[in-house]
Amino acid sequence: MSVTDALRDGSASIRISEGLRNSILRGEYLPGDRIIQEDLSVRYGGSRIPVREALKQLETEGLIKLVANTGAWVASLTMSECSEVYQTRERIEPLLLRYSAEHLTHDHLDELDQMAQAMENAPGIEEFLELDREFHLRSYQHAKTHTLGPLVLRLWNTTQPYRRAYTQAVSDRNRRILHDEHHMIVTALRDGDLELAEQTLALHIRRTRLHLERHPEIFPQNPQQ
Amino acid sequence: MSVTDALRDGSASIRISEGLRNSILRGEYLPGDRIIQEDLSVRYGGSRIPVREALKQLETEGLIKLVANTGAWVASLTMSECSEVYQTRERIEPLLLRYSAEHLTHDHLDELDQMAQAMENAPGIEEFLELDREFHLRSYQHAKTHTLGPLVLRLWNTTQPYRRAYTQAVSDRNRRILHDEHHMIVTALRDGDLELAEQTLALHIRRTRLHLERHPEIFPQNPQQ
DNA sequence: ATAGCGCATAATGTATTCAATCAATGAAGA
DNA sequence: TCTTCATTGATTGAATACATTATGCGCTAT
Repeated sequence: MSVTDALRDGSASIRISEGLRNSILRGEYLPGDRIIQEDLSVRYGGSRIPVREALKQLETEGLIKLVANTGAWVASLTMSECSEVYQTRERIEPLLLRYSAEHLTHDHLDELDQMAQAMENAPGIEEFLELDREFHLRSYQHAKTHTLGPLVLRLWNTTQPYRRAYTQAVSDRNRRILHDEHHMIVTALRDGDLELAEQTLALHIRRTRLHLERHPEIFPQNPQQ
Repeated sequence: MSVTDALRDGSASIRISEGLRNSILRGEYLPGDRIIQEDLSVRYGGSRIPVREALKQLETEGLIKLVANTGAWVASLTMSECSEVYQTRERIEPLLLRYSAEHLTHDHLDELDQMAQAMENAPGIEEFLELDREFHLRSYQHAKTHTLGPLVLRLWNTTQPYRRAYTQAVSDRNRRILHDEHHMIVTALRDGDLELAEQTLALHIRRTRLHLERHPEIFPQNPQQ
C-alpha cells in the first residue's frame, strides 16, 4: 500500500488519532501541553475536520482534555486520580489475564520469560518502560475480548506519562522485586495455576501503586488543570 | 438559558451525542440499526460536521460501530461479549461502591432503600429498568472518581438494550432475589460493613449474568455484525 | 437462468470559508 | 499601583460545497 493509498483511505481521522496517541505515549507531548488544531492539520497534511474528529476520540479515551471554544490539552492526572486507575487495573487485569491464559502456549510463555529477562538488562529508562509495557500487554494479547482488552489498554495509556516519570525514581531493590514478580507470574501460568497468577498480578499492580504514591513530586502542583 | 443559547454553546456535537445516546438507551434505536448522518443533522438542526464528531465519540464509548466510507450502526453484542462486560462490572463496581460509600449519609441510604422498595411495585418493564439503573447509579453517585465512575456508566450503557430484553424474561422468583439483594446492599452499607457490601454487589452482578446467559434468544443470531 | 460487469445513486469523507468565542493586551480611571 | 474594561488577534465551531466511496440495479454474455 502506497502513501497516497493510506491518505485516501477514508481514515484521515484514524491516522491522526493513532499518530497523536503514539506521540503522547512516547512523551513528545507532556501532560498539560496545549494542542492547536491547525498545527496537527499541517503536520498530518489535511484540513482541521479530521483533526477535530481525532481529538474527540482521544478525549473519550481520556488522553486529551477538550474545552469548548477554548482548546485541547494533553490530559493530566493528579496523584489520587492516577492511584484510582491503578486500583481499577488491580481489579480487572487479573480477569483479562485469565481470558488470555487459556490460549497461551509454552512458546508464548518462553517468550514472556525472555522478555522479563531482557527487562533486567534494559540499558535505559525508555527501553525499560517499553519492555514492561510490552511484557504485560503481550501476556494479555491472546485474550479474545471485545471490551476488556481495549479498556485495559486505555488505562495503561492514560497513566503512561506518570509511569515514565516514576520509573526514573524507582530504587534498585524495588526494581528487583518487580522483576521477580514478572517471573512469578510466568511461572504460575506455566503451572496452570490461574488463581496464583491472578493474585500475583494484582499484588504486582498494588505494590507499584503504593510505591507511586510515595512520589508526589511526579504530579502537577495545580490539580485544577 | 434559552434554546438559542444552547444552540450556540460551541457544543453542537455534545448536544447531539447526548441526544443520540439517550435515544439508544431508551430503546428508540435497536442494536444493528443503521444511522444516517444526514438524518441526525436534520433532526438536531445543523450540518453533518458536529454529527460526525458525536458519532466518533459514541463509537469510542462503545455505543456505535463505525465503518469507514460505509456508515454507522448501533453497536450490538453477542452473548459472550455481554457476559464479558458483566464479569468486568463484577470486579469494578464493588470498588466504585467503596469510593461512594464513605460519603453516603443516612438520608442517602434511606433514599436508596425507598428506591429498592419502589422497584418492587414498578408497574411495567420500563419503570423497573429505569429504577434499577437509578438505584445502582445513585449508590455510586457520591464517588469522587475521575475515571472509574464514567467507566462503569459506559459499561451500563453498552449493555442497556440487553438488560431491557432480559428484564421481560426474568421470573418472579429471580425478581424476588434481586430485590432482596438490593436491600442487603443497603443494609450492609448502613452497618458500615464495606466488605459485605462489596461482596453482595459482586454476587448480585454475577447472579444476573448467570441468568442472562440462560437466555441466548435475546442475542442476535449473526454475531459478525 | 445466472454469473459478471458497469453505471447510477446515495451516503460518506474532507477542504474551504466564514462566524463566534476566548484570552491577552493596553489604556483609562480610581 | 491596582483594577476595570474595551479592543484585537488567534483559535475554535460550523455550514457549504465538492470529492470519494460503496451499494444496488439492470444489462449483457455465456
